[in-house]
Amino acid sequence: MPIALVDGNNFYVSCERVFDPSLEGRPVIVLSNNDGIAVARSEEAKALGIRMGEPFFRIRDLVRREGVRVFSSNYPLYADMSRRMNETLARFSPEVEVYSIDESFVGLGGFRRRELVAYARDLRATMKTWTGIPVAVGIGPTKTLAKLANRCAKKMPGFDGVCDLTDPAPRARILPTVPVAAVWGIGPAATLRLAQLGVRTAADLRAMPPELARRILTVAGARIVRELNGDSCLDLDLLPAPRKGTAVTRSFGRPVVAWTDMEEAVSAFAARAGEKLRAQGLAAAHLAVFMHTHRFNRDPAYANVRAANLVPATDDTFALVGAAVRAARAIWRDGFRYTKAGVVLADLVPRARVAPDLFARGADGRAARLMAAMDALNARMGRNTVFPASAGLARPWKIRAERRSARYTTSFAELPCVAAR
DNA sequence: TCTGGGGTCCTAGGACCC
DNA sequence: TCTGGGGTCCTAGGACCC
Repeated sequence: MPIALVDGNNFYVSCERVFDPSLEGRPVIVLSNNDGIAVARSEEAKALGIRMGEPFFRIRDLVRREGVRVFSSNYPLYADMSRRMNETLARFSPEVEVYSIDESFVGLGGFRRRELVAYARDLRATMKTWTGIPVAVGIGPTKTLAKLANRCAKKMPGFDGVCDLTDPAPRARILPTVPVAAVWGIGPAATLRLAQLGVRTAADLRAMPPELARRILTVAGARIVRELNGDSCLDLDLLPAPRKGTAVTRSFGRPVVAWTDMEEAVSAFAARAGEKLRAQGLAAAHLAVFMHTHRFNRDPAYANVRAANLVPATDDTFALVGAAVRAARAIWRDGFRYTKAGVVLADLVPRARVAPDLFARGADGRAARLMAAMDALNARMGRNTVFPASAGLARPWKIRAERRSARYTTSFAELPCVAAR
């Protein structure tokens, strides 16, 4: 069955452009949390030489000189635009696998080959009209080839956003022009090892004996070789698999030096982690807290992590906050400038399968009702309408986000205004 | 002189993805 | 001065079992 990969072009930038047409045709970048690095660039910004992951402070001058428009990340907006994209895709196929915030695989069984490209063009145009997001569509007999086709649709002139590699003939033409590092699943380490064997292009990799691929790149590599040959090894996952772990980690807006600030931060992270658990109907049996000082400067360095078992497994914010603060207290050392900390939950199990503990907090169901009430208030009135007091009000450690656009689609207070005269 | 074979489970670390 | 956050999978090696 042919598989399409539909991918939003420069997704975060495209989301910003939907609500501010003056950004069209201009260099635009979106920054990571804490305004640290560039995580999305418009084509114009790429042309200026701004790289993926480039630290913002290093391109300040360039940004000013060239009039680059800069945005902090606005995840509520991007997540909602992503949801709209997938709703649109659902009109085109019953088989959609949401792969990431800006990419989905789409099953295209039942089409004749010559219909595929026309259908993909229709999908692309509809997506632009309905959501405002420009997408590229890559089609292939396997996920790996669909990914590769998607890259060609975006990068190579002449495709105009749709590339079909279902037939062997265009594959034979295109694979030799694709560097092996651009193949899905081939990272920097594999690229290096392959280069030593003279394997430089996707075509070279495709021609590799499976046994050799297995030895050099382990089972994942052997699978990639088969997929490049049109032999499908990766099925569409139509139902998202349950999470195995979840984490809330942040760099601080400025270094934390006081325990009370760290306690607030860790409480807030644990509370957020609890919300994520409950949203997915999960409970955690294992929790870890880490904190560390700056990685790049010469401040005295300290890093540590402390784990704890949660018995019974829980999704209760106050149980999580308590365990997280205890773990943090155990590794806290005075006299350091902490720049990052996080709460990591693992061993997630379905909430409904946790055996109740007669003596645990909330055995009478009151804690669960409290959580439900908190979640309902925060959903209706906005995040952090209610939160544990230990998470604090001042939050001096909060991330920087100085250039955030409005949450146009998820907050009534921030709806875009339109005037006609 | 000669010192087995086959499992499972857990964890840490590496690699990769967006 | 200023360098993100959140995931998954695989392997090797140790501990333990019979």
